[in-house]
Amino acid sequence: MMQRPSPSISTRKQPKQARATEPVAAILQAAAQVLASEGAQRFTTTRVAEKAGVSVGSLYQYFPNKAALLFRLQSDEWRQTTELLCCILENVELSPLDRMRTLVHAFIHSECEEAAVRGALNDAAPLYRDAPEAEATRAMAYRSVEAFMRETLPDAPDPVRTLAGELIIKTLTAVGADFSEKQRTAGEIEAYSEALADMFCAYLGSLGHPG
Amino acid sequence: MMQRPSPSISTRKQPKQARATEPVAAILQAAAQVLASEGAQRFTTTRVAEKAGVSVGSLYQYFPNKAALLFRLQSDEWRQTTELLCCILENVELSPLDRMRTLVHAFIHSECEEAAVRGALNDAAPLYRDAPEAEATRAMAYRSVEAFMRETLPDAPDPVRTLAGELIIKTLTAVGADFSEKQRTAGEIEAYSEALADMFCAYLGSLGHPG
DNA sequence: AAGAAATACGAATAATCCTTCAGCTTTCCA
DNA sequence: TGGAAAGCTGAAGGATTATTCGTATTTCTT
Repeated sequence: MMQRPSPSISTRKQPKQARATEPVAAILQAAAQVLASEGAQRFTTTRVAEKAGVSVGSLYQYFPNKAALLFRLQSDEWRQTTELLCCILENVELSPLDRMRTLVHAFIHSECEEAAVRGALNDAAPLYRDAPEAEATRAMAYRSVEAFMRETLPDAPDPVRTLAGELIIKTLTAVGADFSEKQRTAGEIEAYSEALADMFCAYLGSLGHPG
Repeated sequence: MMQRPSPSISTRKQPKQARATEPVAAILQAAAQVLASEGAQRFTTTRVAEKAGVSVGSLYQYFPNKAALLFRLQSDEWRQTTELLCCILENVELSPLDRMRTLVHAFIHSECEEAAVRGALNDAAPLYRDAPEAEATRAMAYRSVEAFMRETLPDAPDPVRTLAGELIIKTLTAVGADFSEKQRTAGEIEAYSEALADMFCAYLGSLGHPG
């Protein structure tokens, strides 16, 4: 009812010779640069190939279409972010609420670091969002939060806990996405992160001590 | 560094004959339909004109470009939503926290009602987001929340209150936008709204009773 | 009723973009 | 060393789109 047919997005071919790994890296790097400097609108396979120093044909040898290239960028960012968050959530040195604070700050900070790329990637989301592979990528983060929530809210009923976890992730990513749309000062970033952390902590607190 | 030059978006010309108000309404309605049924990607001036039963030329007589048409749709939605929210926030029959709960439910519900249009409108946001007129439209909602926050948190210092208000709006709109991306069941909508309201209330409570 | 103004039309223009493919070069392996 | 496989190239095809403008039609004014 709404979106174009999800493009087949799986990577076209694995490099079989050593010389082929170099262009693929160059393409990814160039793609990020083009995205950041030109925006999603002018993100073009030709432009990416040009900046990468390869021909369009070569680009299409490793990525079946533009959506696949975008998806790969997004996927890499996700993996990287997820790893960061998992490390924080599993750090037993800190109390659960302190971990949450740290997580919020780290996430927002990371989102703002490469605001240009992330913002453009969000703008281009309609092109790759509906790919079947996207779902699996998203599921990873949820599992690590699941464990954290179980530890933080041991007494809460399962559905409540799950819902709270999903809400926190959704809020974090949605607000983070909004943040990467505009350039922010360091002060703004700090203040919003703190407020967001306050909000999550208050929420978790209210779930832990009902009444 | 990132987006195309903001297109001049002001409406091209006010209708001066009665017959001209009809096509403009038809165009807006058709635009919403095309957006909902075809998605942002295939939202085309030609397609809109066709569905509206007018020629492309006529469309361009009332909207200087595609972005202006999208911006108008978005602007209308915003005005409508803002009015709804203001009514709720100013209802003195309810306690502040109850108003907040009502507001969250109403907003999410409204966002999901026309999920197809809103989702596509969000996807097309890069086309009109940077228009200078967009800022003014956004500012309206902030003022009415300002008053509510002053009433709800009379003792909080000004910067804290302002930040909290902005965070709540940002969270609400960002999560709402995320919600209009996928089709949801009534149960999901209800559950998430309730959880979101819980979170906001816990946050406001924590600010009201420091410590 | 006649001229002026407003409105409507839609083919044509000028870009832009994604993707393919036929031919060429480099690397691998027996 | 010679043939096969892998990789590289970039011009060309095929499609889509935003927007204009010369012309035709309708409405308003006097």
